[in-house]
Amino acid sequence: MPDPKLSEKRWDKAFESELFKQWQRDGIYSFDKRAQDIFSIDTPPPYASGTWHMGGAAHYSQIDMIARVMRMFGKHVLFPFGVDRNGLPIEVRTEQDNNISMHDVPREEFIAMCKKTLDRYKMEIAETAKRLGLSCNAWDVKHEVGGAYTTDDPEYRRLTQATFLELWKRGLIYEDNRPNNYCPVCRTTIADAEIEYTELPTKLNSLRFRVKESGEEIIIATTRPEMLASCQAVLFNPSDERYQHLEGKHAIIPLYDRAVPLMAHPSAKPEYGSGLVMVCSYGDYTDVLLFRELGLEEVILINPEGRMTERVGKYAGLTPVEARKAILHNLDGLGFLVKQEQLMHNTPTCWRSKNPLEIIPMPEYYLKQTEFIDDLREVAKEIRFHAPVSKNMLDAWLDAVSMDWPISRRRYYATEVPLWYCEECGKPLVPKPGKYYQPWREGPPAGSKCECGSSSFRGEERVFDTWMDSSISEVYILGKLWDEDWFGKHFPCSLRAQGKDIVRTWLYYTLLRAYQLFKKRAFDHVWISHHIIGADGRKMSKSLGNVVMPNPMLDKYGADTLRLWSCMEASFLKSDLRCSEERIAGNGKFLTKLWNTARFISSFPEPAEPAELQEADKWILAELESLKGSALSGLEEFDFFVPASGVWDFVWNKFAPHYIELVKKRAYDGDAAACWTLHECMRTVLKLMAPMTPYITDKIWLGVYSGKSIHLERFPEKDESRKDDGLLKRGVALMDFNSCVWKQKKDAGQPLNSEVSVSIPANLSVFADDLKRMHNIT
RNA sequence: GGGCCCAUGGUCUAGCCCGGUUAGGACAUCUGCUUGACGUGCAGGGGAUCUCCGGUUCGAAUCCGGAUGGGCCCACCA
Repeated sequence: MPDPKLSEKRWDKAFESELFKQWQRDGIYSFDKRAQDIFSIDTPPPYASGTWHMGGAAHYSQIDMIARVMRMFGKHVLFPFGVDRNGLPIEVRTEQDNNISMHDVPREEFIAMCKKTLDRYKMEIAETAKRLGLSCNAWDVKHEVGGAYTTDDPEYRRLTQATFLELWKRGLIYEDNRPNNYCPVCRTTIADAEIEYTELPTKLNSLRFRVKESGEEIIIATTRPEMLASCQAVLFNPSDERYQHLEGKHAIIPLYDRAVPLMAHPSAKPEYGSGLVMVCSYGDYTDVLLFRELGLEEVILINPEGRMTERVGKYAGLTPVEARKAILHNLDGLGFLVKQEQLMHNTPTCWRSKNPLEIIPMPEYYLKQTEFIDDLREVAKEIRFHAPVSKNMLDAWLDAVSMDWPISRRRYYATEVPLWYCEECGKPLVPKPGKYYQPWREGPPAGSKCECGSSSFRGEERVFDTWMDSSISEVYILGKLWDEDWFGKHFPCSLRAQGKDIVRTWLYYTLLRAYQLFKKRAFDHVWISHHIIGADGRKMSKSLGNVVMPNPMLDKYGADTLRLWSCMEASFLKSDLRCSEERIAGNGKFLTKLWNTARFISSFPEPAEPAELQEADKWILAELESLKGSALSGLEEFDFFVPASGVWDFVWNKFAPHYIELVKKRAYDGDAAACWTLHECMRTVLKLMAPMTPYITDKIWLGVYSGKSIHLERFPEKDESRKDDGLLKRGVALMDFNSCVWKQKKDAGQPLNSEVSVSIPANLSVFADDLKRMHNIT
C-alpha cells in the first residue's frame, strides 16, 4: 500500500478525549446570539443524583446527534447543557445520607445539606456527558444564552417565580382547600400527572352492618376498613331489587355505633361485592365526588404525617396499614367480619416515592388548566412529532385531565411560592417579578404595605411543584431573563427532545405554560424517544441482573461504539431498545472497518476534478446517491436507524467488497477516476456518519481531508445527475457475478487471486476491464 | 373498562404506507481462506409454512375482517 495518511492501524478509542478537548479549544460548538438560522433544542436536564444509566446515555447521545444534524444542515444550534437539581429525590437522598427527617432540621440547615449532597453528584453527570461527546454549547459558562444551567440556580428560580406572578396577575391561580392526592412519605400534595398506578394485592373485606330501623343485617364490602369512622352514607344501585326497601333507612357502622343514611345512587355497582358501598372521606376519588354531590360532612382520618387522627378513636397515631390490621382484628373478634377475599387493586402511588397515596384535603394553590385543554389540542396539531404516532400519548393525556393543577408543595428544596400575607387581614402581598424571593426567610420588598394599612407580613412557606420549574425550560434556555427581544424573535423553541415517560408531565405542562404565557405552541418539533431495556426485554433492574451501565461500556468500547449501537439496534422513535454488552461490542467492528477503508483510500491522492468516469465509478456513485437520499431523509426525521444501517450496508456490503476490489488495480495505477470516486464516497460516508459517530469521523477527516473539523461541514448536496436505476440493477448483477466467481474459486480450492476462466455476461460487459483485473480472468 | 402500538430464521430487526424480489441485514452458529487496506478481516453454508383463520386479488409478509398472544398509555370499581 502507498503511504496512508492515517498512520495508526486501527481506530483507538483513546483518540476520543483528545478530540473532545480540541473541539472545546476551538469552540466549534459555541453559541453566538448574533447568528441567523437558529435551531434551539430543549433537552431534559438529567437529574443530578447518582451516575447516568444506559437510558440517559443513549438518549442524550441521540439528542446530540440531532444537534449535529441541524448544524450540518446549516443551522446555528442552541444546545445548552442543564442539570436538574430540584425536587424530591435530592431531599430524600439527603434524608437517607444524613439519617434524618427533613422536618426535624431547621429549613436553612436542611437546604445546606441538600446542596452538599448535590455537589457530590454534579461532576459525575457532566463527565459522562463529555465522554459521550455531547456538542453542548458550553460547560462552564452560566447565565447567558447557550450557557450551562442548573434548575436550582437563583436565576432559574426567579424566572419560575416571575412566570407565576404573571399568571397570578391574569387570574389563573387560585387557592382551594379540596381533597387531593397526598403522599404521606413525601408529605406533600401531588398532581394527577404524578400518580403512577401499580397493581398491588389487597383484601376485600365483607363487613356486617345493621339497619337501624329494622335490625336487619346487611353486608358491605370494603378494602379500607380503617376508614369506617368517616363513613357518611351507604349506597345501593337504584335498580338493585335487593335493597329497594332500604331507601330512607339508616345503617349502623360497626365499632362506632353511628347511623348513616342508606341511599340509592347509580355509582354503586350491583355486581361488585354485596352491591352495597360505603362512602368515606376519602377512600378514593369516587368518594370525593360523592361527598361533594351529596353534601356530606367530611371527616379527616389521616393527618399530613400519614397517621390516623383522633377521629378513629383508639387507632389514632397508627399508619393506615397498621390501623387496617388492628381494626380488622377487632371486627373479626366481635363477629363483624364475614369474609375476606384476596384481590389485586390498581392502586394510585406516588411516582417519586412509589408509595400508595391518600386523599387528604389541604389548602393548595392551583393553576387553571381544564379550560385550556381544547386550545392545547389545537396547539398540538401545529407541532411536528417524531415519530408522528407519539402524539397519541399527549392526546390521551389531554383527554384525561379533569381538574386544575395543584402547584404548591410542602417541601424545602424547591422554588419558593413568592407571596407574603398580611398579619392583620390575611390578604396576600404579591411582589413584582424580577427578583428571586424566599419569603420563609426574608421579609417582603422594603416599604410594602397592605391595603388595610398594616405593614406586618408573614412569609409563605410552601414551594412549587418541580414541574413549575421544568415546564419553562424552553423559556429559560431561550434567555428571556437576559434578553427579552432576542427571546421574542426566537420563541417558539425549535425542538423538545424527551422520553416517552414524561409526556403527561414535562411535555404537557410546558405546552400549557407556554400557551398561557405567550398564546403559542412551545415547540416546532417534539422528539419522543423510547426506553433502554434489558437484553431480556424487561426493564433493567439489579434484581434481574440485566443492568448495563454506560461508564464501563465507555471504558471498554468508547463513545462512538456506544452511540453507533444506539442507532443500529432499532429505531429509538418506534420501540424500546434492548441492551446487552455483546451487541454493543459488535458495533466496534464497524468502526474498525470504516477506519481501515479510510486508511486504504487515504493512500491514494485525491484528484481535484473527477476524470472521465468509468461505468463502475458511475455505479457506486449511483449507489452513493441512493444512500444519500435515504440517509438524509432519516436524519431529517431525527431517526438514526435508517442512516446508520444505510451507511453500514453501503460500506460493508457494497463499497468495500465490490467497488474497492473492482477498482483497486486502477487505483494503484493512479487512475484519476477511481481515486476521485473513492474519495468522493469516503467524504460522503464520513459526513453522513459524523452526527452519529463524531469522533472517528473527525479523526479521519482531520487526518485525510482538512485542517478543520468535519463538524463545521455541511451535508453533501443531492446530485440528481448521478441517479441511475438501470445502473443500480446492473450493480446487483455485478455483485452476484462477483459472488459466483468467488464461489467457483473456493469450490475449486483455489486462492482468490488465482487465474480463472469465465465469461462475463453481456449485461456486465461495461465493467469488463475492471472485472478481468479484479478476478484475474483470462 | 377505554385507547394506542406490535407480532418476520436461535436472538434483535428491515421490508408493509404505494401488493409481484431467491423475504434483506446484524448478532449467534457451521465450513473454508494471507486476497497488493482491514483475522475487530475475507469468502461461503445452514437455518423463517413472515402468529393463526378467513376475505379481496391472476398474485398477500404487504390491503381488509376476525382470533390469539405481547407491550404501552389512560380510567373513581368500593
